[in-house]
Order: sequence, then C-alpha cells, then structure tokens
Amino acid sequence: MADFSKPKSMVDQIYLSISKAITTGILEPGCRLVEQDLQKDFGVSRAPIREAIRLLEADGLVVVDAYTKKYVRNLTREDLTDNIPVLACLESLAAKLAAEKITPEQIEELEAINREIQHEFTAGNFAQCAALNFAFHRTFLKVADNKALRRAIRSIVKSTMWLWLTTQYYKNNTIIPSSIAEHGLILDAFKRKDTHLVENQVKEHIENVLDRFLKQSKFDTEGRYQFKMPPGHSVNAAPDI
Amino acid sequence: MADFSKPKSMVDQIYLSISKAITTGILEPGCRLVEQDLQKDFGVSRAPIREAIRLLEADGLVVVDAYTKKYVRNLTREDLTDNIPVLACLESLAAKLAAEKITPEQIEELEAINREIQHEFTAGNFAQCAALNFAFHRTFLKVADNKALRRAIRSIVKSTMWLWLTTQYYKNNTIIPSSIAEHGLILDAFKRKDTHLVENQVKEHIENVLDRFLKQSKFDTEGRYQFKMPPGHSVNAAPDI
DNA sequence: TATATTAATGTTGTCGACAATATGTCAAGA
DNA sequence: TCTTGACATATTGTCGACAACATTAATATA
Repeated sequence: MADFSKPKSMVDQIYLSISKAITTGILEPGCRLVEQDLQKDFGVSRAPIREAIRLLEADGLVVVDAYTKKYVRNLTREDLTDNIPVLACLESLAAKLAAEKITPEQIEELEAINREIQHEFTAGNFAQCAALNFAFHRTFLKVADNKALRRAIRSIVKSTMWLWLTTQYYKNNTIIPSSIAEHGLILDAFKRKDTHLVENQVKEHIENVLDRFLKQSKFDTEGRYQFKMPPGHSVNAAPDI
Repeated sequence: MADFSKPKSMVDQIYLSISKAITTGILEPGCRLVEQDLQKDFGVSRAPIREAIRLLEADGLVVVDAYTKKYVRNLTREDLTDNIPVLACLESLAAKLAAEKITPEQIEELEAINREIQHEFTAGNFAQCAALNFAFHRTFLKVADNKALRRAIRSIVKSTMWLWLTTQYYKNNTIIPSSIAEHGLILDAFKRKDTHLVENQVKEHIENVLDRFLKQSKFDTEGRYQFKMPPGHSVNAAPDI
C-alpha cells in the first residue's frame, strides 16, 4: 500500500525546522526568537509561528523571560546533573523490558550498529557516530515496546541531549571508544539473557556517558553551558539569559 | 517582600482551566473541543484558545483526529499498563534520592499527611483522600529536589492520573486503606534510613495502586476506558471551567 | 426507495491589523 | 556630565475576517 501520509501542517513544519535548528546548533542557546523575523523566514503569518513556539516551550527548548521575550534555552550544569539519574533509570528500565523479549535477530541488529559506530569513528566521521549512538538506544527502546517509556525518554533526550550532540561531533575525544566498549558489555548481557545485568550495564553506561560529557564541558560561573558553535555555522550574537 | 507575581497570561489561564476541567472529569474523555465554543466560554478570540490547546496536545490531554478535530483524550488499558512500570521506576528513584537527605521533620510531615488521609477516609471524604495522596508523593518528590525528575513524573501524572482521580473519589473501595498501609511501610523504611528498602517499597506501592485500579476499572472491547461522570457534575455543561 | 448531486453549515487554518507594553534614542535642563 | 522626560522603535498579545475543507442536509434523478 502506498504511503498516503498527509502533508505536515504548517505548524508541524515550523516546529520541526526550529527544533532541528536548535538541536543542531544553528540556533545558539540564548539566541532570541523574534516572531517577526521567523515570519519572514518561513513566509507565513505569526499565528502558526506562535503555536510552534508554544510547542517548543512545552519541550523545554525555548524559554520565556519576565517580559515574554523568547530565547533558545541554555542548559546549566544542574540541568544535566539532574537528568543523569533520571535518564539512567529510564534507559535501564527500557533495557530490562527489552531483555525479556529480545530476539537473536534484534541482538544482531544492535551489534551491527555498534560495529558501524566503530567504523565511522576510525573514518573520523564523528557526527555519524553520534547519530548511530542514538540509533543504538532507539533500537532496544523499540524492543521494549512501551509508549509511555518512549515518551518519557524522548522528552529528556529532546530537551538535553542535543547539547551533547552539537559538541561531541566536532571533538575528537575518548567518549566514543568508551561508548563502543560499554555497548559491547550490554550486548553480552543481552546474549546471556541476564536481565539484571543488562539493567545495571545500561544504567552505568548512561551515567558514564553523561559524566564524561560533564567533565569535558565548560560552564560559566553561573553554571550556564559555554556554547561553542560547530565550524561551518554562522553565529548571530545572542544576548545571554 | 510583597508578592509581585505577574498576573497569568490569557493562554496560561485558559490552559489551566481546560486542564483542570479534563483532570477532574468535567470534560469527559472523547468530548470534542470546539474553538468557537471555548471562545464564547472564555470571552476571548480564538488565538489564545488555539495556543492553549497546543499545550494540552503536548501534554497528551488532547488528541487530534485525521481531520484536525480536537478531542479530550480517552485512555486505553494499554496506556495505563505502559505507564505502570515507568511511574514505578521514577517514583522509586525519587524515593531513593529523598531517602538520602530526608530530615526527621520531613518524615513527620509525611506521617501527618498519611494520618490525614486516614481521617478523611473515615469521614467518607474520598475526594480529599485523593488530593492528599498526591500531596504525599509530591512531598518526597520535593525532598528529592531534582527538576528533571519532577518534570518526568508530572508529565505522567498529568497525562494519566486524572482518570484515577476522577474515579477513585466517588467509589468507596479498598484502594485507600491499602494505600495508607503501604505509605506506612514506606515511612518505616525512611525512618530506618534503609535507602534500598524505601526504593522497593515505593516501587511496589505504585505497582499495587495501579494494578488495583486496573482491576476495578471497566474498559470497552477496544480497550478504551469507560468513563463515568462523578456525581454532582453535569455532563455537557462544563463552560464554567 | 435508493442513490447521486448540490447546497448549506460547521470547524479549522491562516492572515493582516491594532493595542499594549518594553526598549532605545535624543535633546533639554540641572 | 549626568539626569529627566518626550518621542520613536521593537515586540508581543489579541482580535475579527476570510479561505479551505469536511460534514450534514436538501434536492433531484433513476
């Protein structure tokens, strides 16, 4: 059957566009979002722009100051440390649920992804590594097959992980090799069908990844993340909020 | 210092009103939300109404069909079963974090709430019991002091617990006494400073509460929850939300 | 009577305009 | 030079209107 999926609504398109611009670092944290400017960019009136911004606000990607001006949210160290145990807890639940029903084929799928990460890393293609990393976690989240869990995890990933994404991919660091090794441990536990071990390995993996990220990241005296624009992106000076 | 908190914006007020109407059962699941009607109810134009509905949509309280009509979401059995392990996982994380830093005064606060639940139950005031139940959990969530965790739990409670609330408070069932007893076990574990035990007691408590709820609830053949309007509420009216 | 066609209605998506408020500029006076 | 106030500008909040589309009712035709 052909795919007759509806064309996305204006609001959805705007939402996705801005969302992507933020999560890829094109729009810097602290950058203002002015409805009139966006209106021109998208060639529509302000109504759909405003609705899209409301959704971004609900996602935590956009914040509003006391005078109702809108800015791209800038994460603080506290935001990240708060999220560590929550994401670790949810991902390990996903792993536990997945472990109870994962098939050999699905384990092979995970292994293939992990090999691909290794491959892209040696090729120096770090952006691709980050993407595949997400794919790895999405895969066993899919096996877990729990909508509420997916929603909860996506919410956290969406509101915080983009930072990790925008910085990791232009730094040749040690995060990726460590991740690959830890994925290997997780896969071993899956193969042994040791649910408890899977749970713990995933929990530790998430904690490690975020801890490593925190250690190599710069925050200012107020705890705000010091954003560095990836090469190849224009910088539009942004007021600090 | 006086409280100069700004008056809430129109959108916030509308959002809160409709939100409350849904979570308390004044607006039934499956009920349509028509912008023109809401416009009249609130005496404003459609723009702020639409923005508020977008937020409700992001919360999962409102769904949109293929023809972009809006309805109050109706939960299915699957929604609830999916949410059980997630909420149990998050609440037990909250309990764990709280156990590490809770003070005797805060434990006393929790005990006071639990005694109050008992008191309201014997007085037959079940609605109040439900509210105090939420207060109990909110209290140690506050002690845990983790914004990300609060956000995640609130999201789940908001999108699903309203149902639990609306039904529990007009039924004289066994849920409340069991909850009170389990709260007692949790309090004992807090007093012993046994973090691990606290974690497990809370996890079991949440699982039990939701399981008991599922058992006494009616679902149609499609798995949709069979809504029953609490007494004292008119069915279609609603506007005073 | 059943079905196809057309008209009327209901509802959402989008637009442009105006009002309200905050911010920035600049000249006059101390 | 520094403050003060008036004015211009920037930005958001809200409104009413229209277009687009789906739904229902009414009508005509077999």
